[in-house]
Amino acid sequence: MDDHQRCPRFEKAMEILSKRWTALIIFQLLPGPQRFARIENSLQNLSGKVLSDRLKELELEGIVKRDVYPETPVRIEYRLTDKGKALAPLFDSISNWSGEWIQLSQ
Amino acid sequence: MDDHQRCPRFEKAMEILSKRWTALIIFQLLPGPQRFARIENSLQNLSGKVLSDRLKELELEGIVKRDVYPETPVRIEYRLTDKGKALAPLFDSISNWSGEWIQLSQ
DNA sequence: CTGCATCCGATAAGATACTG
DNA sequence: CAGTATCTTATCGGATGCAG
Repeated sequence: MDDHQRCPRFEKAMEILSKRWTALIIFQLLPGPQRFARIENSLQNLSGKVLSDRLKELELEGIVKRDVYPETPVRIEYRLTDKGKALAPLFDSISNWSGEWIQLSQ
Repeated sequence: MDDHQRCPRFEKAMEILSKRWTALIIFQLLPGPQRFARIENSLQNLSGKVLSDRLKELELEGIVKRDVYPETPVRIEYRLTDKGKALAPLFDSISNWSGEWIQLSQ
């Protein structure tokens, strides 16, 4: 039995996804583009500051795209890129696992 | 288009898995039981304290089991429970995604 | 030597108030 | 509405040390 090979890609992925709130934000965006306030309201205990930080990080990683619609008032929407949408199977995996193994009695 | 329903199981799962190092530790244990020092050595920059913390958390969650073999010197091994092993598909998903989308040029 | 406790500085998160 | 600035609080993680 050997160690798992150190895989930098895998570790990078974990580094991105394992930041607090990041995965939940992506999950929330899966159904489609959403505005800042909506994401904020959908995630209990997530402050505007942290959401702002995370969205910026995700934009840098190319997982989220920020669309500005110059209406009045201006409308800004966040949506997943293809790279972001490609994470859907991962969330299915987590969903399946949590459905089978997580008890809420605690 | 609706918000994703708030799913406490999913959020609990994310809370567990998204702690720094946790997923990498589980990944490292997938091939089989391992001792403390081996896990520590396999994960660059992971300190003994943090590993100890994480293993205790994972034990509480029923994801990892700690086996004590009363030899001299004592031998302690950590292994995944069925609940832990059930996470394997999740790591496949991350692996696939990172293989396809993560660039290391940065 | 291995596994873990304690201490403490660094970092991140949260509350609140404010701006374009 | 979509953030930012500032401050306080909580959490993390690295160094060290000690017990079995």
